[in-house]
Parts: sequence; structure tokens; C-alpha cells
Amino acid sequence: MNLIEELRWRGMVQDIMPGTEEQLLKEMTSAYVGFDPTADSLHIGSLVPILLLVHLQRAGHKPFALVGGATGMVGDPSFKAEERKMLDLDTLAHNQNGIKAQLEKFLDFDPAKPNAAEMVNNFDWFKEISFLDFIRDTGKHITVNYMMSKDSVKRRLEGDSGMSFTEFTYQLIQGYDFYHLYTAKNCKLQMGGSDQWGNIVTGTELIRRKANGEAFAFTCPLLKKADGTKFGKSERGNVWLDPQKTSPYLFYQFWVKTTDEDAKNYIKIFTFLGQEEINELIAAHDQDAGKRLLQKKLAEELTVFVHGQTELEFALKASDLLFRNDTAEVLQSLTESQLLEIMDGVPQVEVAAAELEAGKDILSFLAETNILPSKGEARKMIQNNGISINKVKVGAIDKMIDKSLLLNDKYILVQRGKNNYFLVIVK
RNA sequence: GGGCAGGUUCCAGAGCGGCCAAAUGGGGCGGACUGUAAAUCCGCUGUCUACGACUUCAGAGGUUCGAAUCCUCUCCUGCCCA
Repeated sequence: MNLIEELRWRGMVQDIMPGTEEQLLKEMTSAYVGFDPTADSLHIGSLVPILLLVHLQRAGHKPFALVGGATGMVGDPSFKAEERKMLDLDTLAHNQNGIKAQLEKFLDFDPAKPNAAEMVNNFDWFKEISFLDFIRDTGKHITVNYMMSKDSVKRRLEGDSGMSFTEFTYQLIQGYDFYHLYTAKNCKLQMGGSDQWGNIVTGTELIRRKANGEAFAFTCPLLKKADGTKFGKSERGNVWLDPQKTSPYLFYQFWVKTTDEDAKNYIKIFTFLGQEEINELIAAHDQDAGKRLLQKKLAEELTVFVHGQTELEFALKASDLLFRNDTAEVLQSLTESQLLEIMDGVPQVEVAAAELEAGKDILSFLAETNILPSKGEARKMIQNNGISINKVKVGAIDKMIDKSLLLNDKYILVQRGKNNYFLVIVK
């Protein structure tokens, strides 16, 4: 099975330019994906593009990861309702380094290999180009009519928030990246999310007109959940690849909570399992969906891929303890080191021992630890039966928190709702 | 530069002098049912020293017993004309 066929059955091909498949069969081809340096870590939304590069490299082609130091300064208007805020140079540099470090975990950068991955930063070439140079040498190849005909632009023109010239320019800037990589690195293919299609095509167009060359493109579908909402956010916001930002436990939890329907798609996209194995898994899952085989497999594979085997083990242990029923007694029986090991990835909050000396009302306790945003919220949550302490439901809003509740003399496990846990450490 | 339409609580969007902490929808968060799923149903969704008090309707002033609602100026956005 060739690369494109492989990606097709996984559901990772949305649009593809004619000739792309042939090009990939013909020779080792260099291809790139761009990453936005909006934060110093990638999040799971970037996982699909990363996987595209990994598949590409496994198929013997050469991946380029482009970090958008320059484009990050402009901001892509594609399908966004509003212009985004710009980042300053220092932040950008910091973010690029973080992203680079992460990509190195997934791609093989060993220069000894002919298809070693490479990292490039478009700021490196854009910093040399003056505005006048750009509009004379590049801008004149593309008409405004052409640029305006892009869906992403049209949508913004029709909307009521307008679009700045800066944003309008974005597709040309990105197109130039492709042109540059084409001429400098013989890079003939750009991949990305389907929202990038318009920008990518502008690049191939520029290559055709300015370099008289032929370049290719394909995009993968933008992931959506079956209910149509956007993919990649948890209750606490973005799910990051950086374990400091999203612990492996929470990362694992994110995937394990996937719905049946989504899991069937995700397993193909996010794991490297083969077609047969996946079909068997899905069949087994349908036999007894309550076992959540698919979700668990998905979560395991991804946690290993991103964080490694050891971290997965911890995540599994914690999940097992926290989500089994009748664990109140188990909890009491754990030693301190067992407890800490298991709770490693659970969000932790600290409280001064003196605070609990005389006992503290639970409303203040929940609000001051930021487990809930305010006392009012805490009150409602308890009245709605949404709070547990050490796996035991709190029934009354006048409950006092004091030292008698401490596990191993210094911990309290607070649960908000069904699956939000907090380990309170008393110091 | 001129004209017009707007800026309301997370979002959309009502309200147009007291009954407004502000309709309705969405989202979010809880609960029930389950399988840490979906669907469904129920509750909550400004803060607090909580049957009451306090701070909100772009900003600053003003009119009034009383304003999100009226007036003045400012800022911002969109559309149209130049």
C-alpha cells in the first residue's frame, strides 16, 4: 500500500492535487507542514499534521517542519471569525524552541539518513526581504482577484468583523514559503489541514508562475467530533503535548473519554495500528461497547506515542483507582508514596496546615483552593451533589474540613463532578 | 471627511424610564440513567458576610425620586457616499 492509499483508508485525505500520488511514487519527495508558533507547546490539534509527517517519513520521503516565525507575526485569517492578536519577537522565539523540541520526539532528524527530517523557520528568509522587494517580485504574480476568490477570504469579507490588509496578505506570505522551499530545498509538496487548502494552492500557483515549476498538495480533514463541536479541548482548555502543561494522566483521560463514534475514526487517524487489527478492535468493541476497548486502546497508544511507556503506566494506575467505584476504603489504605505516585498527574493544590487547624467551612475551602471559582459556585455544586471528598459525597454545605479528613496526615482528594479530581496537599 | 446602523451578562440576541441581575437560544457546569459513551430528562450559569446586600448593560458626564433604557461628549465596529 502506498502512502496516499494508506492515508486514504485512515481517513486522512481531504483534498489532493492531481499528480500528487504519482509524484510520491516516482521519487523520494520532500514535503512540509507548517506549525503556528502561537504557544511554546503544540497541542493535540497539531497531532494530525505531525502524523502526516511521520507517515511520510516512514514511507521514505523527507519531511520538513516549518515553524512559522514570520507567518506567526501576521496571523492566518482562514476561517477565523476575528483577527488574532500578534505576538512579539521574544515570545515567538521562545515558542519556536519549544515546538522544535517536541517535534524532535516524533521525527527522525538523524542527518545520516537521506530522508532526515529538517526544521525550518520562515522568519529566516522573510527577515531579508523588504516590503518593496516582496510586492515587486512576488506580489505581482498573483492578482487580488485570485486572492479574493478564496473561501477563507470571502467569508471574512462577508462577515461583519472585516479583515485587515495584514491578514489579507497572509496567503501570499504562506505561498511564498512554499515557493522558497521549492527553490531552496526542492520541496514539492505541502500538506496541512483542509483549512489551509486555499493558502497552499496559492503557493503552488506562485511556484508555477514565478519558478515555472510544478508542486503538489494535499490536506487532511479538520477533525470534528461527531456532535460537530471542535476537537481538542478538554474542560480545562487545550490538551497540550507538553507534560508540564497537560499531565500524562489528563492526556490519557482526554482520549479515554472519547465517544464510541469518534473513537472509531480516531483509532485510524491517531494510531499506527494496521487495518486488520483495527477492524478486529472495532468488531470487539461493538460486541461489548461497555468495556470501552477502543477508547482504552486509543488512549494507550497515544499516551505511549507522546509521553512514553512509563508515563502510561502511571496514568493507568491513577485512572484505575479514581474511576473504580467503592474505592473509598482503598484510598484510606494507601501509603503516602503509593498515593503520591498514583496522583502524580492529578492537578494539585496546596493549603497551609494552619488553615485547617480549627476546621474550615467547605465553601471557603473550595473557593480558596480554586477548585471552584467562587463560594456561590461551590454552594450550588454541593447542593447539586457534585462534590466528593475522599470519594465520599458531600451532602451539606455547612460541612467542615479539618484534619480528621487527611489521608496520610496531609492529603485530601477532592472530586468535582464525575471526572475532575484535585489532590489537596496540606503543608 | 459625510451619512447610516450598531456596541447588553461566555456567545448569539431581546429589552428601550421603574415589575431588570436583565427574556430566549446556544455553550458551559452539575445531577439522574448508563459504559469515564450517545440520546434523553432535571438543575445551575454576576459577587457576597445570601429570604437580604452589592457591582454590571463600550467609556465619561448629565437629566430624573428612579436609567441598560433619555441627553451630551468620547472611543470602537460595520455598511454606504466622497
